[in-house]
Amino acid sequence: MQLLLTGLRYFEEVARQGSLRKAAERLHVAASAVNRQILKLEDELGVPLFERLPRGLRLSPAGELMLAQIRQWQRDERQLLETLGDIRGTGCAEIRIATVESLTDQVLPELLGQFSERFPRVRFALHTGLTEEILERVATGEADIGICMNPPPTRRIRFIESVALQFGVAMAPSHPLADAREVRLSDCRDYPAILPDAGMFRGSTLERALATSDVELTPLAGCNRILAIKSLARAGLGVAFLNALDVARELAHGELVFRPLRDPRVDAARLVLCSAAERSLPMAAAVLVESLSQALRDLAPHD
Amino acid sequence: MQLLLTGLRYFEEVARQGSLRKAAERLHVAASAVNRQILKLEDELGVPLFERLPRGLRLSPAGELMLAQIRQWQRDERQLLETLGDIRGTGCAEIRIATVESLTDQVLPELLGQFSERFPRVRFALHTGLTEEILERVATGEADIGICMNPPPTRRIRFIESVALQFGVAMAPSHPLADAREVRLSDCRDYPAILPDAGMFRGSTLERALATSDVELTPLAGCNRILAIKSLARAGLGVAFLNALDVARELAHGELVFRPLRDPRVDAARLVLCSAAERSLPMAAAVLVESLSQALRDLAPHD
DNA sequence: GTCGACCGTTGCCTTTTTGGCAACGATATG
DNA sequence: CATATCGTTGCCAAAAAGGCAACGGTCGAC
Repeated sequence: MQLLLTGLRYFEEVARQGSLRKAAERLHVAASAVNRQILKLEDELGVPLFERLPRGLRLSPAGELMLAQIRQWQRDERQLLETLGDIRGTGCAEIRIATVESLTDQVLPELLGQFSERFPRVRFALHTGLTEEILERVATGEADIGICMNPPPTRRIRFIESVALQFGVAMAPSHPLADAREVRLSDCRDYPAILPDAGMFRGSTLERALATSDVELTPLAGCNRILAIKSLARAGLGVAFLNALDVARELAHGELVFRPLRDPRVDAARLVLCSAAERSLPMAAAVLVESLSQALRDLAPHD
Repeated sequence: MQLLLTGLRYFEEVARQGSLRKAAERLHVAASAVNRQILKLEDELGVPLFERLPRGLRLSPAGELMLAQIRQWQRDERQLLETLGDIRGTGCAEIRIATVESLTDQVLPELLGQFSERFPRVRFALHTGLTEEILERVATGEADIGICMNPPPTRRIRFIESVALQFGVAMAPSHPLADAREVRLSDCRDYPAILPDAGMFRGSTLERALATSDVELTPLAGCNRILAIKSLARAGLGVAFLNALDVARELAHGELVFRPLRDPRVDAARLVLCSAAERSLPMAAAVLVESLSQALRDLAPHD
C-alpha cells in the first residue's frame, strides 16, 4: 500500500542514504529511475532539493523542508493504515451512540462490555441527551445508533425496536408510600415531588396527565439529571417520578423502592432504538444493534 | 504540481460531490478513470470507502477517516509549496547566523535591515555564543554563517574574511584614565577591572598577556555578557577590557570612552567570518556573506 | 602520474499504469 | 413505461515509470 507519490518515497531514501545508487539498491530499482524521480521533483518544484557533491547528494535547505514534511506524511500514513486495518472486518473503528441517560447506568455498560469481548478494537462514543438531540444526531450522522423516548415519527430515522417502560414513582424504603403495591397520582399529593425537567418526558402521556390533572403536586425540585433525582429520593426528600429502568441498580441494592403509577391517562413511555434511515450501518454497529434489540426486548414484552 | 497520489485527489473530489460523474467532470477526466482509482484504493486498503446508493456514493466510516487525512495532507501541501516558492530565487527561507555578541548590537541589525529590503521573505535565526560553539554550529550545519573570534584552524570551516580588532579599555568619561590617549596594562593596576569570562577571549593574545604579566589586576567582576560589562563600566565601577566594536554605540552617545591598550604582547583580536567548508551557501546567504565581508573590511584595514 | 571505484546523468527500449469511449445493468422519477 | 442518472466493465490508446548500457566527472590508492 502506498498513498504518497513514489517520487517522495524515493526522495526520502536518497536523503537518508546520501547517494542515488545506495538508495536505488535499497528500493530495488535502477539508479536511473530514482534519479529521474528526483529530477522531476526538482523541476516541478522549481527548487533544487539536493546539492550535488562529487561523492553523492546532500540536502539543500528546500530539501530539508521537504524531507521533514515527507517524514510527517509517512507517520500519518502508518497511523491511518493501522486504523483502517482495525476497521477491516468490523466496518468501523468507533460506534457512536446517542442515548437517554437511563440506559447509561446499567444496561449499556453491561452490553458494551460483552460486545467489547467480541470486537476488542472497536471503541465507543457515548452521548447522552434528550429525545430531540438524539434524533438530530442520528439524522445528521453524528451518531450511528440512537436510543430515545417517545420519538415523533420521521422518515429520516429508522425505528428498529421499541419497548414499553412503565412510569412510576421511586422513594426511600422508609417512605409512607413504600408499602403500597401501586400508587395513584392523588396519593402523591401530600408528599414533595421530585420531577425531571420538562424536556425529559416531552411527548409522554405523563406530561399531559400532570398538566390536566386536578391533583396539585408539590414539586420539591426539578432536575436535568436522573442521578440527582435518585439521590434526592434516596435521601428521603420526596417521591421521584421516573421509570423502572432508571432505578434498576438502586432497587437491587434496596436503596429505593419503585411503585408503578396507576392512572388512566398515563401510558407506558416508549423507549425506542433507532438509526439513520438512508445510511447503512457498519458491520460492527449492526451487530451491536442486534444485541441492543435483544436487551430491550428482555426489558418488557415488546409490541 | 501534485505531491499526493492522483487517486487521493480523485477521492477527495468524489467525497465532496457525492457522485463519480460530477467529480469526473470537475476533474476533467472520464468517470471510468475516477471510478477505477476509487476501486483500486478500496481494493488495496481492503476497506470500502463509500457505500453505493442508487443516486451516488456516500462516505463509509473508513472513508470519513480517509477524507480527514487527505484534507490535512492537502493543507500541508499548500503550505509546503508556498514556502518552497519563497525559497525559489533566494535559495533558502531562513539564514541562520551564529555570531559573537559584539556584532548583534549595531553592525548586524543594520546589515540585516538593508538585506531585508532586498529579500523581504528571507527570515533570520540569530544565535550568539562563544567561538567554540559558533564553529561547532557552522560545522554541523546548524548555522549557515558564523562570525567568531580567533578561530583555531580547521579544514571543516572555510574562513571568508578576517579583521583585526584592537583591544582596549572602556570606562566612564569621568574616569581618571579617560584623559590618556592610550593605556598600558600597568596603568590599570590601580583601578578595579571588569573582565569578560575566561572563554570569551580564549585564543587571544590578551589572555596570555594577562596570565604572564607581572601586573596584578584587581578584578571587580567577571561577566559572560558584554552588555553587563558595559553597564558596570558606564556606572563608573572600573575599567572594562574589550574591543572597540563592543562599545561603538556607547562611544557615539558619549556614555563611555575607549582607549586602545598598548602592550607588546597583545595583538589585535581577529574577528572572522566563516561558513562550512564543504557545504555550498544558498544564494541569499551568499549575498549576505558578501555584505558582511564588506562591512567587516570597513571596520578596519583587513589583512 | 595512472588506474580503478564510485558518483550522477542520459538515450533507447520495454513494461506498467492511467485515461478515454462506448456499452451494460440497476434504480429512481415523470 | 419511458427516461434520466447512477456505478461499472471491456477494449484500446496514451502516458508514465523502469531497466540497461554508456558517458563524463571526481577521488583515492598504487
